[in-house]
Amino acid sequence: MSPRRIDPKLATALLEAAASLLAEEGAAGLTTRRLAAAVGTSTTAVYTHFGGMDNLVRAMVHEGFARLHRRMSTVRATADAVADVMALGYAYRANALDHPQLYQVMFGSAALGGFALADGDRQHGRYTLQPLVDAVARATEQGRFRAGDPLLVAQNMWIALHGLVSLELGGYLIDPYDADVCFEAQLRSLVTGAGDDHEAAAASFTRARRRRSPRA
Amino acid sequence: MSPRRIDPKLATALLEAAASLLAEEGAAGLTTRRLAAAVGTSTTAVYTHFGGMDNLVRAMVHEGFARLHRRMSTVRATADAVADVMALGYAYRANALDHPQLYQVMFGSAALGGFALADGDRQHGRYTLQPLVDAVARATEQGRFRAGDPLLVAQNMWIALHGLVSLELGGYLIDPYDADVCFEAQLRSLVTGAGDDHEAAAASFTRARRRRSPRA
DNA sequence: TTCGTTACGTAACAGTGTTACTGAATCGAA
DNA sequence: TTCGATTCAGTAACACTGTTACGTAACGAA
Repeated sequence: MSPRRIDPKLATALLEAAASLLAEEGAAGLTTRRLAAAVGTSTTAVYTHFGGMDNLVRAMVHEGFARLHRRMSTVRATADAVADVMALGYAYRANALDHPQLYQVMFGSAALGGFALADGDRQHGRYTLQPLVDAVARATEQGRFRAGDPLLVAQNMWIALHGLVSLELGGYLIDPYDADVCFEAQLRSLVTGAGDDHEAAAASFTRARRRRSPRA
Repeated sequence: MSPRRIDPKLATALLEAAASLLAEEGAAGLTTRRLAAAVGTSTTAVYTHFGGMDNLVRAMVHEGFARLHRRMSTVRATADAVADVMALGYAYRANALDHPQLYQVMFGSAALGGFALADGDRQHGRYTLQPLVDAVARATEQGRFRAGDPLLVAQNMWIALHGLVSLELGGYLIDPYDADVCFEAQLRSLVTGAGDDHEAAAASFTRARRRRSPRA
């Protein structure tokens, strides 16, 4: 007795359509009916493949974390660990600006109906920090940062970065100090706060600035 | 010709009911019908008094900023301006933790239907930063902070604080470094990044910690 | 008292996520 | 090749949302 097999292509088609719907029309535009219409199927498909809109969004969020991790991993370690830390900051912000709507869903800044991430989902994104933790550890070994737990230092940098990106996407950072100005000031301030020398930080900053990847 | 007068008490009753509904059940629990039922009126009242759910939420947000400003203003200036900066950080976070749902609405971390703040609303909260700007300016005058624009420095501190509160309310900060640990580490890191000496910052930190107001 | 004016209740509309129910498509077994 | 069990997906409904047209009832000035 062999039942009708599930079509895996439909699941990925739903995910892709949901991603583009979210990117183009925002969280409010992502509804089951519009999603089904975009794929050319019925709303029921969402339930057979994902068990509800929540899980579909959850899958999108996981994909978003994977992409963030990939982007952070493209930052190569150099002799200047502090510049690496800053380059990771550039990568983090660039990824968020490339996928603003997805970022806001990933970090709860946009509610999709009554959607809420489970505890497991929040911890899922934790591995994303690893490249930053490594860079902080090397900066500490090189004597640029004060002795301390690299995980705590990296987490605090992530917190500050998230604050900037979150407020930037929300439209809160405007003249006289827009998001660009605040971000670059923040990078220097963060490494100085971690123990780096002010002039050394400035030198690493220009080095990191040269490495930043162009916007997609 | 004198028409039926509007009842101003109904508007405030709606606002109060909306605030408690938001606080107790979150953004998803704040609907026109439940709000009307809580006040003992009909959904139409929301439209005659506010012109829609959006404006009612907007009024709540403005009230939230006013309360934040009041809370920040309770921090008195002392001889230790850096401790004042840190005390303002404590006040900011305490206010957010006292009204978590409102904070998430104020900064776009929770969408109420298709509700979105207008540009004017985002700038409305700007005056809230003034106490922090003043404290930063005094810390700069006292030679604790590097020379620079106090507004930019204060704004970057606000950005970092918002990042922490936002992630804390989202449930992202857990073991091994929970929100308390991150927050206090961040306070010290922020003032160090602004130019303060590491040991002086530690001394100001213990002073500010003693001043923090108890949770409501 | 009368009458114009306006707030508010009722009920509807278009939308949402979700789910019985039903039909159709599929693949393995006979 | 035929058959039939099994599961996907489409239809239509449910309960819910914000919003609004309509009618009623209350109010205050004349």
